[in-house]
Amino acid sequence: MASPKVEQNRAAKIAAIKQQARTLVAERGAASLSLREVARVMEQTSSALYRYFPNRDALLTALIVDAYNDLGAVAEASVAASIGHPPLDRLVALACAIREWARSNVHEYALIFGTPIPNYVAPEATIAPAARIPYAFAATLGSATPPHRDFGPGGLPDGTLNLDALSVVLGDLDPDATARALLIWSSVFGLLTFELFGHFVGSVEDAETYFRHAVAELGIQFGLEA
Amino acid sequence: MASPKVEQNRAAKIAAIKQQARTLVAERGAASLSLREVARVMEQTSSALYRYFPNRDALLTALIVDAYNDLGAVAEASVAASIGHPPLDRLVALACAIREWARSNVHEYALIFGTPIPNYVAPEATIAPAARIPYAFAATLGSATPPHRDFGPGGLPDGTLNLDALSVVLGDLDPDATARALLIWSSVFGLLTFELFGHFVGSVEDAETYFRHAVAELGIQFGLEA
DNA sequence: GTCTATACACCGATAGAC
DNA sequence: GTCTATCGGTGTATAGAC
Repeated sequence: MASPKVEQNRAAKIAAIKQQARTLVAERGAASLSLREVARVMEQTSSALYRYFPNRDALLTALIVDAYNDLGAVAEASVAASIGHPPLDRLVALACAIREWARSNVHEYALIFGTPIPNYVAPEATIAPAARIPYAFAATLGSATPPHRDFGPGGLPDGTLNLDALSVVLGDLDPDATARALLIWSSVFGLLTFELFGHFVGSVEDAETYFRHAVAELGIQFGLEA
Repeated sequence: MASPKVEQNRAAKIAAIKQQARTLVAERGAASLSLREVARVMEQTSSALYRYFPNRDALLTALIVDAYNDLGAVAEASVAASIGHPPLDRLVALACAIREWARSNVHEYALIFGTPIPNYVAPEATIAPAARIPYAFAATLGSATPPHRDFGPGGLPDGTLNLDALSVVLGDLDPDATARALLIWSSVFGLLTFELFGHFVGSVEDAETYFRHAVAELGIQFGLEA
């Protein structure tokens, strides 16, 4: 039975390790994160860190879960702050909040939405935090009452989406609205990733203005009202 | 002055090295590509390969250029094959062609559209091949005559996009159509990346059906006619 | 809980012999 | 054009002393 004091020190140490690791991920990317380097920066031996994280992947998982929760909190705060506003404004505000977080935390963004890290498999523990972001989109879109339209030509066939699983994450939207929420989230993600990963360099001069208009355009096209 | 024969052997060898490198990228990811490992697989010494690629990044650049050209050729073939078809069908066909290539070449896809590789900067030589894909989208969308509408609330302010640069890549679309082409391409990219990188696991059961409907939905919303 | 020491593997890149 | 040998670094992970 460890004393509360001991537990507290341990938690503080774990937090310090994660913070250093975050800095290193920001400097050199997630793929090359190493316990040794963290230890070096902290002026300790690598073997000492094995007391806190059993291996490199565990440290990576901790960073990933933190990133999802960080972004999830930002998204939820935006949704909460925009209650009562027009649906289109809410969508744009949410997307911009996500964009601001992503721009301030490019490497954390890449950690969770970029190329999967080779030889790393995300454990179950990452699923719930990951769901907070699409849930925020659904909360926003669910507040709107767009005219119901089929999703795509002829509507989406039954079984295309796992509505049981999605209803847990997105709440009780109808199937077409669920399909739309997924599309909008992935479109926002596409815009953001192109911007952050440099595919708009030379083409888009004012990324924020383009982003705001593009997201609004998506919202309008999908029936949200200003 | 090297003889044609010698030049030919050299080209064949370079092709062989790239092929082995591609296999390794597929197995372990681009970040950890190493000349040494390529040499090992080819049962040679690493120093021998330095005769063909001055360093690791040059090999990486060659793979990236090849990937862009590969995908670009697929996109252009789709566009050429759909001449005369309804604009919406052309867009869906193009997106599906890109998706098929991406699913068959996940690691090449990640190489060009995934997280930037740490400590690697893409040289100028990658720009032109990269432009082939957005150009294919523009060619498809340019064949349509959607009713002109402002892009986003109030229209896009002057200077948001670099229209001079984009007109070279996208041809002579009007500014709003250019903004739309960029949005559609980045949305398609977002859908594809979520699918390929595992963010749809558990939610989307039939990824192809969802993709087709989502792309069509985008096309319809943006005024393409079936 | 942290240290030293260690085993074992990997990498980029170059010099100089053949 | 390929080799051997080498320099100078990187990493994971463990055993055992303190």
